[in-house]
Amino acid sequence: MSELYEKIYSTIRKIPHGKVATYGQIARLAGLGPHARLVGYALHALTPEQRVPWHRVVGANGKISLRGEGMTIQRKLLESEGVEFTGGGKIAFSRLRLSR
DNA sequence: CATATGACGTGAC
DNA sequence: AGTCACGCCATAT
Repeated sequence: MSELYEKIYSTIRKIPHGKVATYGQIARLAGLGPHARLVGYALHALTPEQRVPWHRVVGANGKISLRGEGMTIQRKLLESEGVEFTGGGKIAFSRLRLSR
């Protein structure tokens, strides 16, 4: 596993239960600058063995980046942690987002 | 080696 | 509120 992915994964593992962070946030916290896309790619290549709370990572607009089933699964996982969604399928960032 | 493709972000329209 | 274009860059083919 590349250093890059390890760094991204370890950063995501720091997200507290019940909170969420954006891809961009993870990129910055991991010291990757504005390259949010790398975070997305790292998660795409993620395997269950990595034990990473991938569901706590959402888009900057408060929406889930997955389509179809993936979206449903992630949403369920988040709701089970107490994360609320608005009618538009967006996350109520106000107090759930990882602090700056 | 050359293209294409994305679990992104931002800005234009 | 959608859609589109673009920069970005690791992987896939």
